Amino acid sequence: MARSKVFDEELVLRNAMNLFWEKGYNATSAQDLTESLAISRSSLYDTYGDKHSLFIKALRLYRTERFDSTMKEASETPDAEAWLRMLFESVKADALGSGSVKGCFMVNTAVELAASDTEVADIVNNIMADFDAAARKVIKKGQENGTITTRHSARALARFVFNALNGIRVTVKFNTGKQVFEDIIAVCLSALKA
Amino acid sequence: MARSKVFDEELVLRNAMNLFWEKGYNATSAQDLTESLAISRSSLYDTYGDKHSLFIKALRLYRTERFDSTMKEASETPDAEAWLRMLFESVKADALGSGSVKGCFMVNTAVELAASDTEVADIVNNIMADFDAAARKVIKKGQENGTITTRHSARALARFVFNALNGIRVTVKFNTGKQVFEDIIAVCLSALKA
DNA sequence: CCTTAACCGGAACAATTGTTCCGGTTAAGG
DNA sequence: CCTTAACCGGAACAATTGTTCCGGTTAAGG
Repeated sequence: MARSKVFDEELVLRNAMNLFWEKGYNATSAQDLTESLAISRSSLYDTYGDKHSLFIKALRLYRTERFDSTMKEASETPDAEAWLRMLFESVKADALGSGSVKGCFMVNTAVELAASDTEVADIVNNIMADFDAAARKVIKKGQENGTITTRHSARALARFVFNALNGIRVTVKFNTGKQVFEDIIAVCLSALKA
Repeated sequence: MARSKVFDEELVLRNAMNLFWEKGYNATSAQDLTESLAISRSSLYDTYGDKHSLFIKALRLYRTERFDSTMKEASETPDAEAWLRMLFESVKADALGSGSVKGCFMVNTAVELAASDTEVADIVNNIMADFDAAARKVIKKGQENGTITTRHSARALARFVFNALNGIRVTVKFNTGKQVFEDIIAVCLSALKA
């Protein structure tokens, strides 16, 4: 038997994810990666393959960490309004989080690469489809409960929510403050209310 | 006197804008530019300066062509609802426009560069501020007219509109169809209605 | 203490990056 | 027909890109 991995493969991947998230794919060089991850070029290529493979792995990790739990909650909670409020609040918290404004890794990636990279496009479209299904289901429950408006179909409302969240993840990039997000969220939530 | 410019300086700039718009700043090489603009490297550097200057000029042109007229209309029209509807429709038309999905040059740029390029950040923030002021003013008129809801302040509604438009310009990047945008817009407009 | 594979730093690569410079050509106005 | 500047293609640049390869070191299990 040989030496076992001395660095935490998933931790390093998470660091790579954060770097790509902050700088984007094209603006992150192999040099940046080795410096920031504190492992050698050789180990990086041995463990994760080339830059593109690493990026794909990072994007998949993002999905797992940031979307899967939210979607699971959507299928478990009976309280659509609370779920929606939580969703907006968590995106807002992300937006105001300490340090630089990174926005959302999925949105950044969709904007930068979806049009030119089919592998990325597939992942990103997959996230959208799953989110849409989850949101639609919980909204339908809310409409049956009488807490969510029935002026629009659950389908339309789910798309509206997806769109508004995408918006916030872009609006973050502008020079705004906390109050801006609170205004936006208040209007969105009242549009969804029964 | 010497030879006069043989290419149309503004036309070439518009081509550059379209290329940056489609591919982003980092993914567009000097090579790409000379090929696509059909002028020589020398002429390009002579006329527009370096890549970054060219990009800034392109971004300014985008502002002039795509935002200034809309904002002017906002200050002239008394019909807030029509203005808002027109706004959403034009973004939708852009989204479904022939060819590749380019989204919005300003949003793409904000996502790719605003965090790391202060010159870009300034321009982009300036557009936002002007748009916000214009939207707020026309919405206030609409509230006085009784066509726009007064459940929220004009400030909050203007921010909501800005955010929803940003959302659409990202949602475009996903694999969606016309119906998706119509759903989103319907919910947005009904949230604004008195 | 072997064997083995994880790990490292550094050299080396071919390709591409953004930019400058040069010498020659073109067409406008005098 | 001059003079002048716009314009061109191509050479040349230093730097950076992503990636591979090498030889040496480390630490785990047998």
